[in-house]
Amino acid sequence: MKPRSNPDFFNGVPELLILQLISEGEKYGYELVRLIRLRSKEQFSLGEGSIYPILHSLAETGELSTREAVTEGRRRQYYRITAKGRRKLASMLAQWQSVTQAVTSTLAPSHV
Amino acid sequence: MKPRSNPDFFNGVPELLILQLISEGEKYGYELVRLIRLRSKEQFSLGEGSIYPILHSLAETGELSTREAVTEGRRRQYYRITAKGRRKLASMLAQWQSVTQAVTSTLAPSHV
DNA sequence: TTGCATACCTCATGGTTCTAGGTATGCTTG
DNA sequence: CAAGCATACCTAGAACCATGAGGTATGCAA
Repeated sequence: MKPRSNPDFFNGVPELLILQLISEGEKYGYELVRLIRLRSKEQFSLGEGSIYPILHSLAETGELSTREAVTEGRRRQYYRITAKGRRKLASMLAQWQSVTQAVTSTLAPSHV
Repeated sequence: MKPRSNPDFFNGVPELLILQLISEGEKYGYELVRLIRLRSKEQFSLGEGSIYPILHSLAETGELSTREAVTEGRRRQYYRITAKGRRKLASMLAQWQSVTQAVTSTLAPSHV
């Protein structure tokens, strides 16, 4: 068995976190890698191999727009959220709420 | 894109639900299929193709014990939770709590 | 005897994440 | 100025998981 760097119950969470963070302001990939570690207080650690494919796929489907820029002497791909992306984020947040609530209530049903 | 019968954020949830329900008392597979629909108030619907493989794998790794019985004229495979299974359930519950909490706090960090 | 619900099972598919690699550049320090 | 490290990008392949679709068998009711 191999050690897993992230816990279970993780399906869809990387995409949710990425959309949320970018919705707060333009970000680039490498920045997200560090930001997610920071903001989750080291609970999550998404590597570049997790982040970049998600960014590409969100850009391709129009949830993110992208621009290339050179800042602080560094070539970077900046991502910004689109209207479509905001709709997707809202729907994912709603789903997250609904799933966690349903799991909780299934684990300890009120009618017992 | 194909329609998904269950929402995202579902990784590990089937296993968690199964362990929890069996921890409350011996169950058989087909029973779990209906019970999960009921207990989740139709929010989740796990088919037999999701349930049975999990039961087999939990039995193989010793988290569940199994016995065959004929009840109400029906041949059934009953599953019971073992000590190892209880430990696994406890650890999954802890992980569930920790992940949901970490996601929530990452989405809306307190130090902003 | 036909059909439906119960009850079991497995295989192939598709989607997601991770590991492990790779490239290139800027900055610092000996 | 060379070496090493951090930054910054990228992809391929493996591993894992849940699902749909299919298959078998039996009991019971119409």
